[in-house]
Amino acid sequence: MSAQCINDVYHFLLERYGPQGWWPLISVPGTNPTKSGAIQGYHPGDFSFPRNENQRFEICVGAILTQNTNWLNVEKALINLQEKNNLSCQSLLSLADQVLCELIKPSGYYNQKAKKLRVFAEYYCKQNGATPTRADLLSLWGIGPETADSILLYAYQQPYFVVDAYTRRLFTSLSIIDDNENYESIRQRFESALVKDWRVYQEYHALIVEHAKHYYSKKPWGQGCPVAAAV
DNA sequence: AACCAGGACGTGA
DNA sequence: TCACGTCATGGT
Repeated sequence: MSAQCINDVYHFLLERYGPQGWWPLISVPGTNPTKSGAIQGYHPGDFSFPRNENQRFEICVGAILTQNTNWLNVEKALINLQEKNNLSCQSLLSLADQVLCELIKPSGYYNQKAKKLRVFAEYYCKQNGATPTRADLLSLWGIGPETADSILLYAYQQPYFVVDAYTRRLFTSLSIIDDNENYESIRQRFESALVKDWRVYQEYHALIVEHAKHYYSKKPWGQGCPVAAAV
């Protein structure tokens, strides 16, 4: 029952909004002007990213910086880092704390995030290109379940479904998940309902965010949400 | 001018 | 386990 609903919602959102082209990369020129505020970086229908280690690292950094933060602010921080040629694990580690904080300041929580980035960059460099395990990522200070899954799904094309606040709001409102259901439970229910395809996981999560930005940002959540009526 | 954003951690029940 | 305070900037 709920498994079918999860698939129904996916197809509904895909038809309504079209492919979203996540994860955005500031180095990708394919702009999507329909994305509010974003300068560039979305690549709808193109699942060939990341294409190199720099892009992969950029996704990881973005996943950390976007914690409880508007993507527009993250983008400013990423551009600052890129302009200083510090969007690689080695160059990031070479920065002084004060400099790093200044560069990522627009993304907020800059003291915490500077530390998180440093911890992650150290791990990333040591990996030397190897795909991290989920347990490894979760053991790092500053990497929680959502950030770990975002990194695995978008930077490494691993089939882990990303559960964020919007996912909870939408599917709680649809009575498909429970209000107090924990992260792991929700993730596993999505993963068992869907075909095990990282492309689908990527697209679905991006669609949920796009949809929720319209209907689940301001309270009361879900006002006028067309999914509730359709499913 | 409040309210919110693609969370995680530390603490105390 | 789990609820709650903390972390901070910038957009609408």
